[in-house]
Amino acid sequence: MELSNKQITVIFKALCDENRVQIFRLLQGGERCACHLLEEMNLSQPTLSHHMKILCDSGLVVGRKEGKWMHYSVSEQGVQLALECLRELTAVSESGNDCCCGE
Amino acid sequence: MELSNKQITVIFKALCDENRVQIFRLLQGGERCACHLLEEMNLSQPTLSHHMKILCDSGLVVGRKEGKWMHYSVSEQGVQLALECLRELTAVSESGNDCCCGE
DNA sequence: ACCTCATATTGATGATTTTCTATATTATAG
DNA sequence: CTATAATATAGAAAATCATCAATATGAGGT
Repeated sequence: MELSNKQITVIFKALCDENRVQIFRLLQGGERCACHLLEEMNLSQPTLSHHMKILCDSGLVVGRKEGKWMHYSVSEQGVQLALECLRELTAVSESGNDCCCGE
Repeated sequence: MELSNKQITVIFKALCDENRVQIFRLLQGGERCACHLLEEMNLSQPTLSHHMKILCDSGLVVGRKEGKWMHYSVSEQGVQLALECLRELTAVSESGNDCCCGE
């Protein structure tokens, strides 16, 4: 795996905004087009577009263009990477725990 | 579980900053005191303190006070909650996928 | 009680992020 | 080819965040 700190922040930035979390909830029902998301969310069209870009950049969401429409869905691969990333980053090696002060 | 969108953003905000990601890497070796983290990170003491607060608020890290020193470690419980949260939020129900446009 | 050391809080500043309006791009329909 | 509809981009304003210097708190040691 070995993602950089920077790459990790890009992944989890997807989940740092309430509107984006809400978009995930909408995508739980399956693929949704931008116009559908726009109806459900209380956002302007450019703002939604901005959030969808961040979500796609994170890899957790993928977009599919079909004619004029953009269809978005949760990326299973992206989710697996994020889960693995979170697990790796928080896995503690129970070895020599020598810190500087007090014991 | 049923965390609010707001609560979810608080959890994942922990991982939205490169310095905080680096702090996780330092905590992978086990519990560390603030002074140790301060030596390793290129940050002022107040800035580190600020990041540790965000990490503790997220639940992914816990602090333990011992005399003058603060010892920080990864919270296994917090990690499990975050993992479950991420899984839940990105779990897609493969049912009626009726979106508005195109098919 | 005072001094010192480790950490937290305050307050200010610059950087980043969210949001909007206006405009550009791209695709289909006529 | 022009008109329309869906989405993206540019640019600006407001909000949030990261950062530091200065100061406060709190815990031992003398």
